[in-house]
Parts: sequence; structure tokens; C-alpha cells
Amino acid sequence: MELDDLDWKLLDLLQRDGRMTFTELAKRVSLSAPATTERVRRLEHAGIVTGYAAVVDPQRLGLPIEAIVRVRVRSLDTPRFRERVVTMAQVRDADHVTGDDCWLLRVVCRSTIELEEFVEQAQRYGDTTTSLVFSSHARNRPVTREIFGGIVSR
Amino acid sequence: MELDDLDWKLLDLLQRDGRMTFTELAKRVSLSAPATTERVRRLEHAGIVTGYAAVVDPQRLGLPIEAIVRVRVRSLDTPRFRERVVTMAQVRDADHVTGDDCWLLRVVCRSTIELEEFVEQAQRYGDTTTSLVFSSHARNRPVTREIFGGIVSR
DNA sequence: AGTGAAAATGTAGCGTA
DNA sequence: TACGCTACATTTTCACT
Repeated sequence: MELDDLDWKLLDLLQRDGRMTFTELAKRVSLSAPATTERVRRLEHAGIVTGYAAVVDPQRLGLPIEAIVRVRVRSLDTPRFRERVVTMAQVRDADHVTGDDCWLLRVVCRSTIELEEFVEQAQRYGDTTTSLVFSSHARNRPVTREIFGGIVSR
Repeated sequence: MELDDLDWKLLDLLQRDGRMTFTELAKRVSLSAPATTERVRRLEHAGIVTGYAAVVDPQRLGLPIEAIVRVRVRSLDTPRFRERVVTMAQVRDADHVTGDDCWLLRVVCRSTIELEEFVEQAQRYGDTTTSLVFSSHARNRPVTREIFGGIVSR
């Protein structure tokens, strides 16, 4: 699918405010509401926009501890690890990656004690390295056309 | 702020579908639309819901390479690192963490060549370790009450 | 791109615990 | 006092042309 300036603008607006109405979106891109809706539907059907989500602050929900747990899972244990650890509610992100630490988990907890308990579970499947998150300077930053170095299509 | 079952249900629904209408939300929690809207507004004003965002698939946007770059930034260089690297459009997540690798960056790129160019930039501020993401098994999984082990309040 | 029907939203006033 | 309900006016969405 080929994207033009307007599509990128819509993607940008929706990544920043996923609840913006089509009327408002239309105003921002200087298009009619039906035309705008049509474009957004196309982005959804093309699998470019895969959904919409409320962004919540775990801190305010009583989950002040955030950590990245790297786990070097023994390959034979991978199925059980996915089943028993990756599925735990504390896990917000789980990526299988290259390199020595084959799994990277982002977890949120109520306390360091609960983090310890989580890490103990993960330890059963391989060696772990845990880093506490001091501060997040970017979280789910919008994907923009800037990544392409300002190259223009169409 | 004290959350009851209904608030958690609303948080869950909105994290899964951030564009759900208040009428639909109301139906799902068996409440009137105005009462539902009121509760969501309270969650927003309390800073629990910080926003809404469209979820996009970088793959479909021509960004097939995703990587986690760990950077051991020399503390004197941190301000410039934040200014010159963390702000780059490729960076979707940037966390300052404890441990040897003080920064964790999640980046998306068009190619391994562009990833290499990115890492070269990051290298100017400290040693790096790069892991390519094979697959993501969880991404921004909703924060649910399950994390609290099924404890009920109110 | 414009139009009209249907649906969703926001506001106000009332009732209940 | 806090919370939810109904009713109504306004805005938005959707299926047409």
C-alpha cells in the first residue's frame, strides 16, 4: 500500500489521539469527513492501523515498580517459559530477540518483593538479568514519516 | 483514587479498544451512558488514563527491522545523548535503567544498514549491545486487576 | 463532496442510598 | 453528599447519491 502525505498525517494524529472524531480529523487534514473516514478504514484494512488503546499509567494504579528482565531461556524450556512466564499478568512486553539474552520482558509490580518473586519464577527457565526502570523518556512514540529521512512519495 | 470492579472493567475494555463508544462501554458494564462517561472522565482526570493511541504495525509501514539497543552512556554525555539520540525518530521506547546498560532503546528501521547507522550514532556516547527482535509475544498488554492477585477492594 | 437518517455525546434535573 | 438514571438538545457517523 502506497501512503501519501495525508495518510501519514492521519496516522500521526491518530497515534497521538486515538479517540479523535472523524469530523475533527477531517478538519485537521482539510478534507471532507467521509473522505477522511474512508482513508482511515483503508489504513485499518491494510493492517497498518491494528487497533486503538487507552494509555494507562501503572504508577497511578499502584504499580510503582517497572523493570526489564532479560532471560536466557534454554531452548528446550521455551514452550513452558512462554506458557508459564510470558503469560503472567505483570508482563507488559515480551520480545524474543537475538543474542545471549534471548527474551526481554517488561514487567510492572507493586513492590520490589513482588518483582523478586517474578524473577524467581523466570529463573526456573534460565539465567536472568534485571534492570529497574528509573525513568522512561519515550514510550510508544508515534511512527512517523521522519524515520524515512523526509523522503516524499506520490 | 479508589477503583472498584466497574472501573477496572472499563480500564480493561478501553485498553483493548480505545475507540469504543461510551454507549457500547455502558452496555458492556450494564450502566447508563452518562454514568459510564462520568467514570471514564474521572479516570482521565485522576491521571490513570493518560491518553488514547492508534496502534500501528511498523512492518506494514516498511520498517521490518526492530531492535533493542542497550547503551552504556558515560554520565557526562547523558544530556547530549538524550538530545541527539533519544529524540531520533527511529526510537519508539527509551528507558533509563539501573545496571551496566543504563539506556534501553527500542528502534525501528527500514534495513539493517540503517540500524547500523543508528548504532554508530549511539556508539558515540558509550558502548552498545544490539539485539534484533525475532518476534514480539506481548506488546503493551493491558494493565489488569489480575496483577494484584485477584484481591478485591471496596 | 454533499445529504439525511441513525447513533452517540453532553447537559440538566430528578431520585436514591 | 455521592452516584446513577431519564430526557432532550447537539454533534457525529454512516450509507446514500
